[in-house]
Amino acid sequence: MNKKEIRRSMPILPISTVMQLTELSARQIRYYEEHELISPSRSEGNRRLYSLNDVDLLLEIKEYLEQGINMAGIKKLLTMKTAKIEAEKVEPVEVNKTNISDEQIRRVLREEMLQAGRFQRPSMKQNEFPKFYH
DNA sequence: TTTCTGACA
DNA sequence: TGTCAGCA
Repeated sequence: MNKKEIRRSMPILPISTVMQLTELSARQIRYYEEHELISPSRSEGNRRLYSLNDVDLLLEIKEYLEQGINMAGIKKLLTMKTAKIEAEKVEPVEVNKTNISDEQIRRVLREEMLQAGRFQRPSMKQNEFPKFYH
């Protein structure tokens, strides 16, 4: 892990800062943690400490959520992405596995988005779902 | 003062 | 998800 990565994964931000950076409520941030979408470390006083990576992760989660993808779907996507990253650490960005993994991620993302459409369509017409198709 | 966990008129 | 309670 290089210095840049270390800085990004350093647990230093209190939840109040993360709330401002992501525009998510503390309730939501903790809820996503319960579902293992993020894993902030803790301070001596049991206070959650987030890294810049956690913030980016939350922003990504937020986007998926806005598109109607559920926790399970998001977790699936996030797990695949980290798996892809881990794979690249071992087998440097050559060709095979990496590209295939990328295809799989897009495939899952497409499936999740279709599923999201099915579930949220009813309430969507009242809440302007069309904006997501732009 | 801020954050934490648990719970729901 | 919001919000309140009771702690640390």
